[in-house]
Amino acid sequence: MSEPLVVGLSAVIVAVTDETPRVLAVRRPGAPGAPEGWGLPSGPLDPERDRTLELALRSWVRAQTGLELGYVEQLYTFGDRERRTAGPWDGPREISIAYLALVREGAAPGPAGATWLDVYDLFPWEDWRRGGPPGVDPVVAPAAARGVGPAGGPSRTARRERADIAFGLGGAAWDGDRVLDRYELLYETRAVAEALRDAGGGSRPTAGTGRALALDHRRILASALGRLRGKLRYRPVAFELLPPLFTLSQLQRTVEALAGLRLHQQNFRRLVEQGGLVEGTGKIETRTGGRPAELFRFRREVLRERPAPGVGLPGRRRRRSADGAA
Amino acid sequence: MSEPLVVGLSAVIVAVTDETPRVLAVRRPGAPGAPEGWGLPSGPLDPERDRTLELALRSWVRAQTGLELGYVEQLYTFGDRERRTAGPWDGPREISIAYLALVREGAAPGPAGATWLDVYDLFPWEDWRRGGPPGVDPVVAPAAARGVGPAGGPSRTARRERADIAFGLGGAAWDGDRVLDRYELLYETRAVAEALRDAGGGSRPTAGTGRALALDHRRILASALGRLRGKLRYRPVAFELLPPLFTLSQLQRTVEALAGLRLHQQNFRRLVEQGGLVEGTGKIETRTGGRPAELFRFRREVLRERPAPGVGLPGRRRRRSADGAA
DNA sequence: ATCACTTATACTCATTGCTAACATAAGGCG
DNA sequence: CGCCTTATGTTAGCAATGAGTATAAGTGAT
Repeated sequence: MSEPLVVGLSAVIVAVTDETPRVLAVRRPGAPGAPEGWGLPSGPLDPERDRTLELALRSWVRAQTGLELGYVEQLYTFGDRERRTAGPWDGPREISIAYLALVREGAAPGPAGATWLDVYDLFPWEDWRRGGPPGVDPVVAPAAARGVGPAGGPSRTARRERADIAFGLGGAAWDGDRVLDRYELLYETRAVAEALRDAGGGSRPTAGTGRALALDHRRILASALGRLRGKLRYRPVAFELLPPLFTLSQLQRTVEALAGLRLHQQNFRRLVEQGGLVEGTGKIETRTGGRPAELFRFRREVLRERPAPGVGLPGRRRRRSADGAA
Repeated sequence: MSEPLVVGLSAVIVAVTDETPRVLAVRRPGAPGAPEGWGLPSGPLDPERDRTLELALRSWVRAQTGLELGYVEQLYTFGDRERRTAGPWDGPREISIAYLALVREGAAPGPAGATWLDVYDLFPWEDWRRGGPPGVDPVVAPAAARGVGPAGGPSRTARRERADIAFGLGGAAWDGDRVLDRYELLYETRAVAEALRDAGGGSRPTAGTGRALALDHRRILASALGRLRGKLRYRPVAFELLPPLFTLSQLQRTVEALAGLRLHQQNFRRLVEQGGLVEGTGKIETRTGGRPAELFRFRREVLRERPAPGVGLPGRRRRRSADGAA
């Protein structure tokens, strides 16, 4: 019942600065030859000291990066044998309990060895704010749809179907939440660097598939982004990333950054304002250019008024025109 | 980094039979004096044999109960020190990775020592299909709202606020998904049997707070029910619990059983039919009484047509009449 | 000072989705 | 044969959404 097993905690710490979602990365020790040394902050669970898993996480994140985490939520527990990198290596099996944490912009970058990475450098195909990412859509989606099995075989057909759903091909709608599905398809079809690394193969990753992280950390991050996008819809998580007072544009840009979408400004305003999510303070923010904006704050009372308060995002309704001729 | 830690897997295996959601429970070994011996099926992770966590789960569930699981989804990882029962006991810290599995009704109950428990025997306050559960609402909700701290103190006020939101008191709306919130409030206020047991206290649990399970298994089940209710909205999970062919009434009763709510029949029908979730086969089910019903099947194509296909449930919109005078 | 430009905010309108009621169909049963 | 039960079909009204148009209030250039 208790074999050699190591339990660790990983943290996906997200902030949004300058309309860019960022994730905190640390340089991984070990793996000295590898050119890519970045990974998620990880730490042990000390059963002696930490009463709960979440406290353990907060404690070593504080020690390791100086950050005091606010919003923290458990994400997923990763424990597949293939987690470890590169081929058959017989160290102890490692299980990692991943957490998602949100911090306000301007949080200190912490000690040396930690940086904020642009999330969309790791997932270029997820950012649709300026239309489909240039050059990515025509490359990445087909890469995910092409199979590794025999052409025309059942596994190929099934993967094709999955790719259509994940990437919104062949009449399917794009669902922003399916970040993990998309990454996993790219991994399975050996389009991303990690897949080649783990297989020990020497070929080059498909262009436009973003930069890699250590171990399965990009997969963990994909889970986190998908979860976060989903949660935007029904929990007021966006406010965890903003200062106490903010303009509606700031709020909208933050949501857009996470969702990877542009939103209709007037409707967004109506939704959050009439939805009771925010309330105006009288104060005025003197903007860089244009008319000054009112400063708003989050209305906590909305939690008792509405069952699932979140910002309005498209993609939960039927496709506008489903001319799905594959 | 590796202290005495045991990693186990727990399974919340859910079926719906006769309009009743049921969960598979096994008699717990050990705890010989305790009157309540039921708990969730649990098993080890064998790092040698099982390539992934999910495979490990399927494998020992098969061995232990004879069930071949279909739909399986990871739920949450529980690792608080307080998991273990009854006071300071210094065995190894145990971490449990909980999974939710759905099986079709009529699945064999498996070998001796396993039964299906009615979920609402464990959470009577969650079943609103016949109006508020008789006698429960006036008792349970106040129990959750009363505090253990000093009266009027900040912790009391905060708990009151949480109770209002969780139980839909004081003008707040009832949110079916907040199963865990409600159970945790009842635990914190020592209303449920487990809280008294874990504290070693001798008093009696509040009437109407349902039967207990071993360890933190009722908490795990609360997570599962909440997750399942949420998922009904945007994933076609209900079909995992039904035979391949079913009438719309069967489908509705299954959904109602899980949601703990009565639904408007005509609207439900329109939503699933026009929503493309089901398609009629020509076949007719000769019912017990009344007009025979057509048999339907799940339309898999809906997955590519709609981003988040699920059955319509109330509770995602604004409260009908928000006359929230506490 | 005024104009062009930028951003914020307000209002309108059509469409879609949801609620709830009404109406009809098709069996079993006394 | 009429009544009960359950299934199925239709429609009006309202709420939420998506998208367009208009106005307000600043900044900086001419």
